[in-house]
Amino acid sequence: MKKPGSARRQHARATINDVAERAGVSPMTVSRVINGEGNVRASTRESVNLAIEALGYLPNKAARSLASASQIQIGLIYDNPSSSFLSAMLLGVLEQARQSDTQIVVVECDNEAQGIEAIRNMVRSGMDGIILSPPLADSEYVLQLLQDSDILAVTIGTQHVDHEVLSVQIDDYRAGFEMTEHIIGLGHRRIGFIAGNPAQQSSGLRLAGYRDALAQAGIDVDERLIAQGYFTYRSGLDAAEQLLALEPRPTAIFASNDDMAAATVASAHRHHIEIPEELTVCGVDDTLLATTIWPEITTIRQPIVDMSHTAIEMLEKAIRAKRAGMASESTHLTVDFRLVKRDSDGPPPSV
Amino acid sequence: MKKPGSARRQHARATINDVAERAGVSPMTVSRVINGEGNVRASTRESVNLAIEALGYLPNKAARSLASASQIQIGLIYDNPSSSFLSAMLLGVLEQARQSDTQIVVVECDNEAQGIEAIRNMVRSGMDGIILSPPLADSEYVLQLLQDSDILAVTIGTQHVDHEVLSVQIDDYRAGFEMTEHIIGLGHRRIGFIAGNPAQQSSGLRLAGYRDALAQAGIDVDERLIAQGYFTYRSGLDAAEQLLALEPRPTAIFASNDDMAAATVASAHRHHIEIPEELTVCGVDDTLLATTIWPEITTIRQPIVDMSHTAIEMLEKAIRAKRAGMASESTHLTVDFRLVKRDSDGPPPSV
DNA sequence: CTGAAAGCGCTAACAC
DNA sequence: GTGTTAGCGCTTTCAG
Repeated sequence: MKKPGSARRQHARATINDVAERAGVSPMTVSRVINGEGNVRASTRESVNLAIEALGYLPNKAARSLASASQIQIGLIYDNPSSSFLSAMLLGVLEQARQSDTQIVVVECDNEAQGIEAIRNMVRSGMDGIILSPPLADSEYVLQLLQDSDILAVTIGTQHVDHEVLSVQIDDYRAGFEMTEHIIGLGHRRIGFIAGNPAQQSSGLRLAGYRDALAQAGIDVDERLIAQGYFTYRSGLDAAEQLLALEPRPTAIFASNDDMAAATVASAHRHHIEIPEELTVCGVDDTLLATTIWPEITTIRQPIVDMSHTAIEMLEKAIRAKRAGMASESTHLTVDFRLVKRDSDGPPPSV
Repeated sequence: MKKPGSARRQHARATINDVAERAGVSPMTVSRVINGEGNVRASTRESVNLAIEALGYLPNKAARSLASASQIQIGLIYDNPSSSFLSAMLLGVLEQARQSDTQIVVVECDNEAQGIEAIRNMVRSGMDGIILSPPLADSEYVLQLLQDSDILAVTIGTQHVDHEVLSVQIDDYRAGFEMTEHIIGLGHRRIGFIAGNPAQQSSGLRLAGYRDALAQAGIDVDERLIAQGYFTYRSGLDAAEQLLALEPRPTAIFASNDDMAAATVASAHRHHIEIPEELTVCGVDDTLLATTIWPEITTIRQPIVDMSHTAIEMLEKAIRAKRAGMASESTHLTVDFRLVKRDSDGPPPSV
């Protein structure tokens, strides 16, 4: 009831030859058209396009990458599997990878040891490049391993100028600085700060930005206003409690990320402190949480999806350069962030 | 400085021929070994493996799928881009897709109209199958379109027995029922319920489960205890306020998802209501939020990653069956959920 | 501007 | 058990 070989319209997807035949040209010309090469007469191009349309032709990816030997394989290693950072990153990476002919292999790991193991595996299995997200990408050891392994790699959202590993990140120092400036501009003087995990470079940079903005405004830094957190909601809760117990209480709290800002909001609510009337709360990242909770949090937006696009592009470029035998310089790209004003900040309560 | 053809170890990744040569066998035998086909003598297999090891050989995916014509293309359409549901789903889908030789094309859409457009595009472009997530997958129109389009599709986390579209989901009715039972078991009688978006089937089912569990326990359903939400944090906040204003106040609130449960926690905190001492709060989904906030929420865990694996597997199977000319029956797989007990529930305050 | 020939790396199908 | 012969669908030469 359906002889094989009779290959009717059944499942024999149109090939480049079918298109060529229908358009009365050679397959090569069709190839030129679909690849947008300029040197095809307009009329030829048009008839080819017509044929493509009519046949619903779609190039076969596998054939394409096989013939052009263009395929790139990139490994994506992440821990911190729950964060919405990951979700955005994944999306960005996949979108970009789809366009270029790049295969992404995603591997999860629970800790640095596993991450290192994963990297080793990827190197051994001939992956062309590796892309790393924050917690792992902050490890000196990992960075060094990557560099020594003679594999191309890129990190997203992490600072490290002293390694050859590529990177895309925002300027965390400026993020800390500008947010603090923003809060000062609102009229605040007693501004609490919740620092992030000291193992991540960005933590120190954001804190430095906070300090310098304060200094620039001629405000002395009160060390009691700086609480240690670890980028988790839970740690933010403790830090916020500590800050809110201070006498006099800070009129604003700048948390190094949204999770901790959200925790600060929760903590404030628990103490019946109104936001933003009695307390301004700001974060960094613009993750899901920032707009999930109420009031929505004023924060710094890292364009993670775009950063991921860029990261893949950089890596692809470097890989192609390497394949062509050219040395590519290591790049550290800093992308712009944006302060997103929402509902959790305002002037300090009039004393 | 690098003649083509001299193809030293430069970047000419070892091919199956290199391996064959080194092992002193034919490429075909190597192929058999790497595909784990049984009919190879152990000694032969071993020498091939040795050669593979030595050369660091890795099969070329593109060549493989081209030769075996096995490649499957599946489109993944989602809206609701922020939810952690998406992240889990993406992970699951990708993991599974990587193993089988399946290409995933991810497309975002902001609303149903765009989703429909996306489906049309995918059908036209010869995608083998489509995978859909909740908000879109709940649309009758979309389901019908899929069915009419003669394309295989699967939905995750959505109920619809009356269409030929495949589906993987938990039993939302039982989820509602069991959670309510759990809360009743704790000793509660006045149990508030926050319903989800009425456009999603799961909302009604969870509510029905709630009603029936109550009925079974001989508790009359007080309609004022049922508040309308829309699965968003914001809507949960309003619903919770409404419920907490009731006299007498419910001793427990069961929200149809974690976002609304989290909102309920926030709302309770605002009113200085201790959780779980004065109020039990439970959710459904076990998303990121459930364990991010404090106290961590007792909830129903949907194994989204596994469900995604399964969904892809089902789709692949159906696609292969279709290619082989066999009709595959439409399957609606219901997977087990688990009630995850955490810190947001407890016995009612002693009156 | 267009075409012909050759082959990317692998696996079906068949032989032996 | 193993090798041979084709050819997947496309792009790369290199000719015209």
